[in-house]
Amino acid sequence: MSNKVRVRFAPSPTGGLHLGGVRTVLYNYLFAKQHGGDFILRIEDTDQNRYVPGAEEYIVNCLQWCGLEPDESPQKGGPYAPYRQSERKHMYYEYAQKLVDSGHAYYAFDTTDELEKMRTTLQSATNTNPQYDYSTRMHMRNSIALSKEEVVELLEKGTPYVIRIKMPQIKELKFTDMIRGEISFDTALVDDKVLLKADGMPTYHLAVVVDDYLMKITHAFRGEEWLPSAPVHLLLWEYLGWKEQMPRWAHLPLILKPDGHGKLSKRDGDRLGFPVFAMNWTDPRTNETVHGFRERGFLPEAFINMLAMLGWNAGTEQEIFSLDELVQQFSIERVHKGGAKFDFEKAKWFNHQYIQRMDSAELVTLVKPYITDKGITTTDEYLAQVVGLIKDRCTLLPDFWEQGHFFFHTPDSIDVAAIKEKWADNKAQFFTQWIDVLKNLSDWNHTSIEQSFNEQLQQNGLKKGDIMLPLRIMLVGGKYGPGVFTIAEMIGKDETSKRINNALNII
RNA sequence: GGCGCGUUGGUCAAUCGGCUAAGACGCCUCCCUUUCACGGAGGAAUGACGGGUUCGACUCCCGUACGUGCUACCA
Repeated sequence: MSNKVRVRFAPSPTGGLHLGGVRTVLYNYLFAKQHGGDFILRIEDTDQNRYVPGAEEYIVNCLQWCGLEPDESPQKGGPYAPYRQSERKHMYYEYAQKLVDSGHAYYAFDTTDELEKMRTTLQSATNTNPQYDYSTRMHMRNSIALSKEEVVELLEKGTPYVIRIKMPQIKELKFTDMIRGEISFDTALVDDKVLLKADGMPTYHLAVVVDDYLMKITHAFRGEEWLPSAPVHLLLWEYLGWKEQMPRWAHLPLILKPDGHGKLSKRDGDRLGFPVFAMNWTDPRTNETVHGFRERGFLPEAFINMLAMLGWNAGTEQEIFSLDELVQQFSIERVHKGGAKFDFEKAKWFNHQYIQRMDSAELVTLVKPYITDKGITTTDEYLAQVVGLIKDRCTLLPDFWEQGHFFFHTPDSIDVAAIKEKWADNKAQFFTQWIDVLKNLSDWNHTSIEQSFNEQLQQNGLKKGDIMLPLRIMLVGGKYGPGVFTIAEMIGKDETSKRINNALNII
């Protein structure tokens, strides 16, 4: 099976894994699995200056949390190892050299200062960004502009150089994007991109083509921001003589900021109060933390489902999809072309849906840490009951504590003001008397408790509506929670009496 | 500035020339609930603009506008 589908996610290990990155992974994964193909994780660490320790491990952990595990990766290995470009460094020079030999690339000896100078002197109102291209390359220090002797001399002296692609002046390039259809470029407007840096490392442009070729990648999905450099890659596939093996491309739409405009960035999260990364990421250099969906209390399945729907839909009314269903139904052709503004409210809605549908035992294990973190000890059975009672009103995992803490401990404070608003002596009397009655209540369940409550009400000549709310606040602390008599049943007779007493003392 | 890509309600979006333009989130109203939610029933809200093509254009074409991306020895 030489035409087996092979896709790759190729992040650079420079920081946390962004929402959009996860979506790119997801679409890669879905496509691969749908075609019985392989999903490869390749680390693009060709920029040594931007290397951040821990970033690669973090990415691997994110994929694991999301349930999108690669078939081949630096950790797992595979037939095309190594999967880190820094470890493949020695492979790239040969191809760069081949391009120089065939006249499609050249040595450039320009220093940073010289490049800077060229740009500033040529800069004008009509040309804000002068490029290193056909119009300027003859004025620079490179193996095209210089004589053969000069080049040899520079090379022999060990002058640092880069290898740049020689973009043809007049050539229209076309390719068919799986999402956008035919796209064309004029090569005269593309600059002579650096292929091999002075440190011997390839740039993304060379590395992506060489590795996609060597790793037999059949389909390449990446963010829309890569579209403008597609002509460079197209030409490289052609110049290297691999045109027939070039993967089919799909450029995914961007995920935009919910307010204003532009790509969603990690800074937007804190600003607007939602996570942007899959998991918490702390930059080891700045100690700055960017928050993740996992820590915010999202279920990975919901997170994935939400991302799948951000830019793709099945064309039906179905919105909730398991990973398997996504694998079955996903199609790259149905991916939307335009960027999508991220909507955190909708993201929360997905999580709520998943919490409601989740198996009780599974939910208990997920919720438990949030309870034990508060110093509470409980049993799975009790927790399961609580979870069953409150999950309707829980959207994110931490909500279980917010909505159900009173099942586990006496509330630290109660909404006294809400009780006092309509408080009266006869109400205090009611509660004092009712506690006494409760002492002798033999059968402690919500029905018997409510019955006794009703009877006491009659004796005191009070209306149920006048007492229900105070009772709730005494037991719960505020105006929320499931049925108040069920709560009384759950926390037990002693605790119920105790909470009523406590409340009476502070009113 | 140049080039690429995009443009259906506030947001995600269906529609592949027949539209009285789905659905979801959010919002509003009502019902249910002697709390808060869940749930149920309603409601407000959409084709950027201008030209073509066509019996017919949200759908095709061309302009314009707007948005967005790129324009590094970063990916």
